[in-house]
Amino acid sequence: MGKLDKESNVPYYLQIKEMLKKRIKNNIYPRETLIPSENELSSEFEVTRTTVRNALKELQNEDLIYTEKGKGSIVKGSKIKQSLMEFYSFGRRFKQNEEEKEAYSKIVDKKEMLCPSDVRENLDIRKEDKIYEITRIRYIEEEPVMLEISYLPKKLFPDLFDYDMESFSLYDMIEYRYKKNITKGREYIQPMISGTKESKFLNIDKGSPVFLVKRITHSGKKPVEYRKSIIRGDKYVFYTEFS
Amino acid sequence: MGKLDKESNVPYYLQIKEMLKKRIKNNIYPRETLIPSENELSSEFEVTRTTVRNALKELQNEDLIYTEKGKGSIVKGSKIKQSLMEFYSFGRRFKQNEEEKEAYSKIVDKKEMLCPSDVRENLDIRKEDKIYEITRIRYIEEEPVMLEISYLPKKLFPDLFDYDMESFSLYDMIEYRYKKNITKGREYIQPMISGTKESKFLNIDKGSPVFLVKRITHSGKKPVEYRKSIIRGDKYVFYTEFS
DNA sequence: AATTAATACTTGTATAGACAAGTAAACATG
DNA sequence: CATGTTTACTTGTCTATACAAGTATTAATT
Repeated sequence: MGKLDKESNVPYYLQIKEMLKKRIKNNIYPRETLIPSENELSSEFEVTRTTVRNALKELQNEDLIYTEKGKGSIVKGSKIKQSLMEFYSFGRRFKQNEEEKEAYSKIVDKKEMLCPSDVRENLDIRKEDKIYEITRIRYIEEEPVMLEISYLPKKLFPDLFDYDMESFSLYDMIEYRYKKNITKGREYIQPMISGTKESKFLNIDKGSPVFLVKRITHSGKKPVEYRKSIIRGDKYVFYTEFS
Repeated sequence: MGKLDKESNVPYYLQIKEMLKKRIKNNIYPRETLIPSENELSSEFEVTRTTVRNALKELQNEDLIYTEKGKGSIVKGSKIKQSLMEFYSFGRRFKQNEEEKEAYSKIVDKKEMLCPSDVRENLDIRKEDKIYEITRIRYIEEEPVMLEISYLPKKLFPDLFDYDMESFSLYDMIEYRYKKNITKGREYIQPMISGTKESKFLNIDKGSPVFLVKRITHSGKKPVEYRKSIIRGDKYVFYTEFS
């Protein structure tokens, strides 16, 4: 295992923090499991428990672990993925109604194709490379509210269509089937006027105001998904509160 | 001064945290000034420095203070107000360009009037009460990008128009002139299609996609401002990143 | 066998003390 | 007067120790 650099002027607790972070990233401490106790860690690194606690506190603040008194410290699931997965969310700022509304999605189209230029730009691939295009509609209480078009490089996800796309989330597949950690997500939100295609899918008048959300998801430095979502402006509202 | 309750089962450091919080709120420790040193605080509360540091750490995490090595702990300005004030911000998620772009605003209209029903609802006032309506345009690099209409209850802000509205921010006036702390802000963001009025002010074609942002600002339990902002969709984009 | 009590873990809170390193003001020195 | 230098005060890091309180397992009791 890694050891502390006693000569370094980086404080011990920060060194420990970084090491633990790596272990979490490398699944040495898998999520939802206990990491070694504070006493075990202080033996391993040969520092006091206080110093270990300092490191753990940092990890708590970064939302990587949480602790339960009497039990121990538990690794949290990837926060990025969680945010990305939250249904009609884009970063938990979507107006979530009081009760959980019944929500599901349906795939209306999936195909393999060459890359349109805007997609190519965002996925950072070559002209001749193929991509998958997956079109989904998300419903809430039987009403269509969101049209999602995802683009993924074929090279990174061979045989994607062999999997059951409707029962498994795309991000779950990326992580578990293809063993790629999702490390970053970026979203751009714009207002748009719905065209013929969107209006038909979403069952709204042509020319209605909608949100256009562009999302790029990264695994390390590589972009793995580019997604365009069109969301009905009459049904949902972004919401933020500060206090 | 307040003293620790040694019998309470609330830990000392949390008690201290709450007391310091109150002092900050009551301007006993004004913003941008040093609070007493850790040693002074540990004398005052008769606990060790470690315990005081624990309390201060909490306040740091809540973004109420920051510390500088060798100097001390400094009270931060109100974070809510900061977020609300940030130019074309709505919660710091607006796409801020690399360099600071030249930005300014101009008042195009201000009047006293009776309350339209949607405003009345949000400001929680009676039918016969009057309000101020202030219309501003925000420019960036000489281009209009945002049309802002603010509504404030006349009752709470008598003689508002006596003040120079263009050189002082509304939130500054609320805080300093009228001595009301801003405690909460809420924002709703929707897509919209620009009408004749907005298009003229923003110098865009009628029927262009724009954002409509509704903001309600509270002081305690009272709403003090209701604001509608219309923002050009061709110029700005909401941006979020998770990692 | 089921329930209760003891126990050995865990994290949470707190004390007491030490030295490092950054800041700023008081103090000397040229 | 200006320029370093000391000194005192600040936060940052770390050790060592102690007891409280929650959790889960083990042992004892009924």
